[in-house]
This record gives sequence, structure tokens and C-alpha cells, in this order.
Amino acid sequence: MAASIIDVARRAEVSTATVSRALRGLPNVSEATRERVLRAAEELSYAVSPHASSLASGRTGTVGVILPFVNRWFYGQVVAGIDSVLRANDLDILLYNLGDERVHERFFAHMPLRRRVDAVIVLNLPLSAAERESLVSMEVPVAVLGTRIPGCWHVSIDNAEGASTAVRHLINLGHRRIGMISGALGDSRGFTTPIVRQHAYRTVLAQAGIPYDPELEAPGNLTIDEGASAMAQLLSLPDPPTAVFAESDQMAFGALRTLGRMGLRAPEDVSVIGFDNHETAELLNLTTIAQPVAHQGELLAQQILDALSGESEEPTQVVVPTRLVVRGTTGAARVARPRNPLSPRPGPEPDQHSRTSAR
Amino acid sequence: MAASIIDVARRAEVSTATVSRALRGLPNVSEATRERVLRAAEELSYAVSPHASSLASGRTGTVGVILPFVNRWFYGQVVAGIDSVLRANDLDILLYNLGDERVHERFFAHMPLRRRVDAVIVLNLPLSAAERESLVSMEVPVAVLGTRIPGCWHVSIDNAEGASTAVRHLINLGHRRIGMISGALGDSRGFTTPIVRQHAYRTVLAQAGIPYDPELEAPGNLTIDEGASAMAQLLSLPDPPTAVFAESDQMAFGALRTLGRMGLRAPEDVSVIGFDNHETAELLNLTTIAQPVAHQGELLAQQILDALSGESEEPTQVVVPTRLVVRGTTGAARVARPRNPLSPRPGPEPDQHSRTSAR
DNA sequence: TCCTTTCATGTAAACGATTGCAATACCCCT
DNA sequence: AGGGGTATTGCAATCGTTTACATGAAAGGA
Repeated sequence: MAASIIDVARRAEVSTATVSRALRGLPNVSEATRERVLRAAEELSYAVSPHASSLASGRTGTVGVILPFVNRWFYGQVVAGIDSVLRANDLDILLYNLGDERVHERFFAHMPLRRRVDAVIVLNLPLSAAERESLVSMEVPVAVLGTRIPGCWHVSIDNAEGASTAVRHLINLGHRRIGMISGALGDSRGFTTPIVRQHAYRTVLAQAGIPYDPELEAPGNLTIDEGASAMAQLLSLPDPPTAVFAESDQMAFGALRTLGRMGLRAPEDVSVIGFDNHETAELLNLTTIAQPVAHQGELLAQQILDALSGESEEPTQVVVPTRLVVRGTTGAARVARPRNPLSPRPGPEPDQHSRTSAR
Repeated sequence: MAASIIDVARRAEVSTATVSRALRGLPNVSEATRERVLRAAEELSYAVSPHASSLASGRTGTVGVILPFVNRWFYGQVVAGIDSVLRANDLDILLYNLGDERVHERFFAHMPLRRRVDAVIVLNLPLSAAERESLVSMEVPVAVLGTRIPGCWHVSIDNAEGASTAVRHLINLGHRRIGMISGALGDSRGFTTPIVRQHAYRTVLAQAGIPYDPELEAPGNLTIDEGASAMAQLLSLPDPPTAVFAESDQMAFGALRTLGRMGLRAPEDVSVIGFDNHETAELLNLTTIAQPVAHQGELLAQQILDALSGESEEPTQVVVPTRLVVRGTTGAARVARPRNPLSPRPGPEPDQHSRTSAR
């Protein structure tokens, strides 16, 4: 059916070895021969069998990408970034969506990527120690987005810095009662990113001398709907926040929806800041912490290329900067104004801690 | 390094043939032997080499998915749908993003999927006749979303029906001057979906006796930004539309943004209806035509499974229904109201054509 | 008892490349 | 003319399975 290397060899009147060399542009093939082979291959519309090639050479020309969601904006962007640089180097993408817990378990039980890919890219997946172990035991370069794994390449943003900036932005606007919609998941799987951001939130508040109130932290699970209910929960507090930091834009969108449905406005009634700079953030005029999403994908892919080409390079770790994008949903705290139409409360006294931000 | 089938055979004291049969659950293996083999494989933590297996058997356990964008909501949803059913049947996904024109060309020049996948799923890609040809010449089942290709499996929505419903909705609300933001691309590649929807728009207008005005059709290229400028263009007409049908929600979002920035409101000043029921549509309260996106992915994958299992089934073609979702961005035409606060213009005289909708 | 089935297993030939090594041819020096 | 490189090319082993076919044993029937 499809022509094999033997057919090409016969037609070009050389051995299969020469065909192989000629086709892959290896040296030590005379120009005349190479042309003859190329022509023969062309005439037979020959294409190498990737499986045979992989079997013989050990290389697969494929990179496995494992991630928790394919249908979320963030991951789509990252994959697009990965794809663009991998494709340019003729590497294919084998996609593994491990969102479902059982799929996740099966994946690590059988390791279907074993001998199947030249490298692996892991996007933001919470992995147990044993799972990390089996990942590195595949003996191929692994690049990880988000969490750091010893021996693996690594790309991430500075989540602590980004979250701190967000909270500081609110504090600088005069807010003292600052809520947070966290991405801590209901299920047991531990994404680390939300935790880091949450920690930064607490730290910055503490630095500003604002007492910690666990009621101000509502879990949102990173979705619009959950963000909406989290906001509803926060607003139902006896002393609701005047500003809210949502750990993701999606949750911030939900928060804005709740606000709208309750007849409240941002930033007049409640300031809202998100995280990601989702494509819709501009549309909704959401203040947020921007991170270069697709670019992180490109960086991961580039690391893979480095690992694959460079003989014995050490894994690098790159941290890309975040950026505060001020739009319309954050504004000065109402306390700063003479009249305080909503939910009057005792203004907390400035305390003894140092404070860097202006009031 | 990694154990091979020979190691397992040795340890279980059988031949590799028996190992192969035992491991794949083929009949004609005694229970005792099967257990022995399973144990040996377990102890060596043996995993079959997919490449060797593919080479020998001809099956790859992989399905190629080719699409024009990975980072757009629609495609993410579809891929998620595909993934869920393919994964459940232990088929892997090889992702090909052919958004870039040069990548597209290279793809069809080299056919890198040839002998590499058991089936192909094509998402909404505009293909030339020659390209369709090379696709079917791969001799594997092909399932296509959107356009119909002879000999291929097919899933789509009824675009004409959906678009007609959208336009009829506006007409029923009393609108006579109805603009359209079309997805017709600037570049030469011909996605068929936008064209079908555009055609339906014209047809329904004609049926309602509304004269055709090419100025009311603005190209939007399916993005938020382009949708925004298309809306700006429509609003700058001497006689701007009172309602706009955007061929995609993304473009509708852009349209809403333009409206907002110009101080206009939907539906009071201009009614807007989109298409897709994008996750953000609910957030923005956008009236739209809903289509089951992820479900279409599942259907495509299911077709592939049918094609792969069923011996000689004929390709099926399934059309899934769309649904009008009325939200807050469409409302009765202003003309129906006594006062007309914005952009007064010469009310077009009722013309001689038949008219079904109330004024 | 002998012949025919049926079942379990082994043998060895694909599958379609890559690649280390050997072999040849050619060139340049001395 | 002879010797040592160097650039081309071919040979054949190898990668790790699957599978058609052969073999042999056990079982069943007449």
C-alpha cells in the first residue's frame, strides 16, 4: 500500500541505509545520490513510518502534555504557546487530560507515556510524591508549570508577588476590610498555586497591621459560579468586605455577577481585583494581575527543546513577571469619603505595624 | 532498561507469543499460564512498547485531532468532549493546531498523521478539494465537525436554522433595521459556517420583506476586537441598525463593549444577539443561540469508535439542535415606543413587501 | 483402540525503519 | 607506484511487538 523505504531504495538504486541518511539530511551522502533518493521518495509519495522510526531510533518526535483541563481559557492559552514552538521544531503533542480523578490514577498506574514521548510537559497538576517519582523515572526531560519538582525544568510566575501586589493595591486604595475568594478546591487534590496566593494575602494583611479574619476567605474553586456564591457569602457577613481579591479572573467574574444581581456596583460599593488577565477581563473592565499565559507555554516548550538538543544541560527554572493592570473595578475605599452610605462600621485604628503604602 | 516482552516471557517460562496473548486477554491461554504471565509482568513493571506494537499490528491507539485554534473557548470545549470519550476507550489524542497557514500547508504536504493514527477528527477546518482528497486517502475513518466531506463521518449543528432563529427573534421584536456582524474572514481561507449563517440572515430578511442593505453587514473575524470595530462601523452608518446579529458570542461581546464605550445600552438602544452560548454569555446577559459544544465533541469521538469497532458501517451524519436563549440584550424595537431619545432618523416607510412581524 | 477435534503453546516471519561496522572508491602526497 | 586518508555506500543486526502457522497434547466419539 503505502510505499516503504525499501521501495524508495529500489527505485533510487541504493540501499535502505542510504535512503535513510539522504532523507534525514545526514552528511556523507553525495549530492547526486541525495537528489536521486529525494526524487524517488517524491515520486512514490513516501513518508517514513513514525513507529518504525521510533522503534529503531528510540526517539519519538512527540512530547506529552498532561493537564487538568483542556476547556479552560488558561490551559488553552498555554497549550497554544507550547504548540507554536514545538510545531516549529516538528514535535508533535500527545494530549493527556487528567482532570478526572480516575483518569489521573490510571495514568500514573500504567504510565502510558512511557517509551512513547521524548519529553513531558506538566501543567499545574497536583502530584503526589510517588507520582513525581514515576514521572522522573521515565528518564525523559520533564518541564513543569507551576509547582517545582526536583530534577525537572520549571516555569512559573511569582504567585506570592502577584497576590501581594493585588492585596497591596487594595490596601493602597484605603481598604481595610479585604475579602478573598480563594481557589482552594473542595476535593482533596492539592493545587499549590491557590495556597501560595492565599498565604500571600494573609501575609500582606498582617504586614499592614490588619487583623486576620477567616470569615473573609471564601472558597471559589476557580469557576464563575463558585466565585459568584463565594461573593454572595462574603456579602452576607455582618461586616462585609469593601474590597475583594479573587484568586482568578473567572471567580472575579462570578463575583461581579453577584454584585450586579444584588444591585451593587464595582468599585463604588465593593472593589474587585482578579488574577490572570483573562481575555474577558478587559471586557468587564476588571482590575487584575496579568500574567503572560501563552508565553509560559512557549518557555516550557523552549526548555524541552534545550533539554532535547543540549547534551547534558542542567534544568533551568524561570520565573516570569506579573503585572498589575488597573481597570475600573477597583477604587478608593468608601471610608475615605465623608459619607458612608453602606454598612457603617467602626473604622479600625491604625496600629503599631509599619506601613509602606499611602492611605 | 525497561523490561521487554522477552524478559517477561523468560520469567514466566513461556514464549513471547503467549505473553502477548495473555496480556491482551486473547482466548486460548490457560488460566494458570495467564496468571503466571500477569504476575511476571507486574513484577518487572512491564509496559508494552506502543511503537513496537503499532509497527507489528498496524493499530496505533491514537486519534489525530486537527483544528484551527487551541486557545479559543469553542475548540477547548470540543476537545474536552472528544477527550472524555476517547480516553474512556484508551485512545490517545494527537493534537494538530493548523491555525497558521504555513503549518497548514506543511501538514498537507507531508501528511504527518499518515500511518500514525487510527482515525482523524477535523474541527471546522476549511479544506481545499485536494486536501479533502489526501485526508480520505489516508484510509482511516475521518470525522468532521462543521463541513461535510463525502465518505467521512459528520457532526454539525444546523447553522442555517440557528441563524434564522436569531434573525427571526429580532424581527419578532419589531426590528426592521437589522445589522449583522459576520465571521467572514479577511484572509482567503473559507470557513463555511459563517457563510451559511450569513446566507440565512439574508434569506430571513428577504422572507420578512425587509430590503437587503449590504452596509448592514460588517465583517468581524470571530474575535472580540473585530466584533467591537464591526459594531462601531455599523453605528456610524447614516441609518444605523436597531438590532444586530453577531455570528458568534465573541463578536457580540465586542459589540457590547463598543456600545458601552459609546454610552449606548443593550437592548434599550440596540438589541444584540450572539451565537454559541459561550460561557461568558450568561455573565454578560447576552441573548444567543446555544449549541451543545462539548457534546459535539463527544459525538465525533463516538463516531470514531463506531467506525473503528463496527466492521463496515457506513459513515453517519448527525445534526444536533440549537436553541434560542433569550437573555437581556434583546428587546422590543424602539420604534414601537412613543419617544425616541437617540439618533433620530427618518423612519423608513413601510414598504410594499409582506411583513409577518408586528410593529 | 484409533481417529478427529479442540485447545494451549511455541516458532519464526513480518512490521519499517536506524545505525555500527565493513568495504569500496577516490584523492593527495611523497 | 605505494600508502594513508576521507568521503560514499552497503550489509546486517537491532528495536519490541504481533500473528500466521506448526506442533503436540488432551479430549471425545464411534
